[in-house]
Amino acid sequence: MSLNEAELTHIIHKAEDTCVESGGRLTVKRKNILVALLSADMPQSAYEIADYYREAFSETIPVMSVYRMLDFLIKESLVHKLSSTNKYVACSHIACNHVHEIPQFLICDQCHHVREVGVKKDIIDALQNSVENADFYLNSPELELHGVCKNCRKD
Amino acid sequence: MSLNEAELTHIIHKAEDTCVESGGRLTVKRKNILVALLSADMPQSAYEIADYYREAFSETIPVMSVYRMLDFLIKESLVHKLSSTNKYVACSHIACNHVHEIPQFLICDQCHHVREVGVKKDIIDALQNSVENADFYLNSPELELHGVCKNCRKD
DNA sequence: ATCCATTTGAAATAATATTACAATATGACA
DNA sequence: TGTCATATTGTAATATTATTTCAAATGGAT
Repeated sequence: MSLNEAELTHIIHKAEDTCVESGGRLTVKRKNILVALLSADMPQSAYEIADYYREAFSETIPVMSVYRMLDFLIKESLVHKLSSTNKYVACSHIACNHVHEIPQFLICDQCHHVREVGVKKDIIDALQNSVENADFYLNSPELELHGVCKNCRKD
Repeated sequence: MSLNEAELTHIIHKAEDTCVESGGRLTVKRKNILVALLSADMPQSAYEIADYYREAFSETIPVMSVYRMLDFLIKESLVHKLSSTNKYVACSHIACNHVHEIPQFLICDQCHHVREVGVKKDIIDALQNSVENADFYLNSPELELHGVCKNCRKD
């Protein structure tokens, strides 16, 4: 994500706030997992996170623990799972003050970078509408859209 | 899917047409895989399909082959992969004559049934719009929406 | 009949994820 | 502070999903 030290610290503080509010505990290891994802410039698999963790924090961590910590971070909306690729990303809006929007992920199938944008109200409305007809009660959706990013498009 | 013999045959015929048009070959085994999915009333994993195949057609089939045949059927738009659950479903609109719309899957997280509806034009437009701003070039999207269906809602 | 391309089989293994149970840490509170 | 209950983390085994590689078989075209 190309964050400098100050930005990272700021985000982590916000993350701590989030957890305090919800009554969750952002333990050192959970925080490290979040830092790992924030430091990565790409979605990471649980196993990749475990590898990174070992390197970066000089401490091995069982994959099982990584999965659990990811679950925690996801519940806190600090991390998202991209289910079309089985990879995990830090939420792009941890430090933003506005209310969390429904996320929409633009996944480049060439360079595998991901852009997280907020879903526009139009889309939510249209989805809601479309789903009503089918008597279906939506969970808060996350849209994963595959395509090619501007950079890769050039080639 | 609760299809009777006649409906099934009709769909298979249409599937054959689709393949002829594209120059693909709907071999017996590929057809059987499609029949398996059409006969299931739920999304199936590749391994479940292999199991069903053994039972229904009295012939074991390697999972690798199942994956390959699914890939083929997906390319022909006869089958979709639900990537949020790693399961496969027959396209609900094989026998329809109108042009294939972008599919939108309503996945019930309780009973795991899936409803495939066509994406409304509103949604496509709004998505297109939202994605334009980000200089992103969309592949034909498939939306997977999780929630609770009418039936399960009652409980 | 022979050749080439496509399809399928076989075996091993990789990658992702979960189950079940034990150990440890943390916070509440006597 | 010491004890208890709860939450967190570790460990090991295993399940589930998917891919790699190479070989065999099949199907059409000539």
